[in-house]
Amino acid sequence: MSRTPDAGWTDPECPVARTLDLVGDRWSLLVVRDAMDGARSFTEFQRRTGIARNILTDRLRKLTAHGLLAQRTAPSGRRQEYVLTDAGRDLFPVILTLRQWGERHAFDAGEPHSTLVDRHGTPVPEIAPAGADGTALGADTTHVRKAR
Amino acid sequence: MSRTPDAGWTDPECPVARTLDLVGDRWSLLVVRDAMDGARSFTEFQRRTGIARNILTDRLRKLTAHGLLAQRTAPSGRRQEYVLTDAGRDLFPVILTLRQWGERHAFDAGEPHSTLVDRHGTPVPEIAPAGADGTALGADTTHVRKAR
DNA sequence: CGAATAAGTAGCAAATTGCAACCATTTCGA
DNA sequence: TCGAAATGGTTGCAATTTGCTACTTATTCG
Repeated sequence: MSRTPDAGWTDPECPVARTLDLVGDRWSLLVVRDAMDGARSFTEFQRRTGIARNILTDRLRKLTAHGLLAQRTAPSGRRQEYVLTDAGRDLFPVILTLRQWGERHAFDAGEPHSTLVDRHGTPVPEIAPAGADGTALGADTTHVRKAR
Repeated sequence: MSRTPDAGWTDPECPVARTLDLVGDRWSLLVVRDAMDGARSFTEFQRRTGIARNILTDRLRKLTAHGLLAQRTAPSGRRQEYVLTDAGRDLFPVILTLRQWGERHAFDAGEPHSTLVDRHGTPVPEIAPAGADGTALGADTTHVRKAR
């Protein structure tokens, strides 16, 4: 890859940029998405994403190296499998907001798409950023304060 | 780019994949981040991101073509400027969750980073996905239901 | 046992990215 | 008002990254 985390971030003091240095390529977040939805094996990730096999090898290695995935022995015997770490699972809000934006802006009205549902089959409500006092927050009501 | 939206999505019925088809490259979300923090001109985007100029040209065109940015005449006279559309501004929750993940996982303890604050200078609270009944939701308590 | 499956590797071509130089307008300062 | 700097790109080329198509080495299944 072109980004070389741990050796030089794109924009060292911006958390958005650091996150994108780790997962901001075309495939990593889709691998994480599939891991969240139950994929564990190389073949399963390949089948779900359609990614090239050598690139998948590379992405699984990088995600593992960066602590988002861990390789462990499968409970049923001797096979290896990839599972999300706590940090990887913590990308849930990112995947969710990407999904919700897509639902709102990347589909024509009436066009069908998959849905994220909870255990009862109820769709997950939309994320609405809010301040401590409950008021809605957006790009126009917030700004970045530089690191001290 | 390799993804060709409107002609063939990576994974047509997944909203996450469609969103990444539009902004899932190394630079688009950083351009959006800077637009949210006040950048309007070509030069300003270039200075803030450090992106190569020809690539920036390409990204601004694509974001505009996809309806995330619009080019309009600057209020003060005759210059052109790039501004976020409603769809672009609606990426706020995505940028915010990327930021919060980075703050939690991409910095060593005590390492300084920029912060997102509201108009009073108060840091924006963390996003915590929850069901309609208020219970916290995560990757393990949700799943994707295929499009009907 | 023999075939299919899993998990990669290797080689090469195509696409993407980045760098540096160049160019046409605007805008600014003396 | 004239020259210089800034703005907003474009172009050409080199370096990276990606994707495709084999090929390989275990396992596992029937």
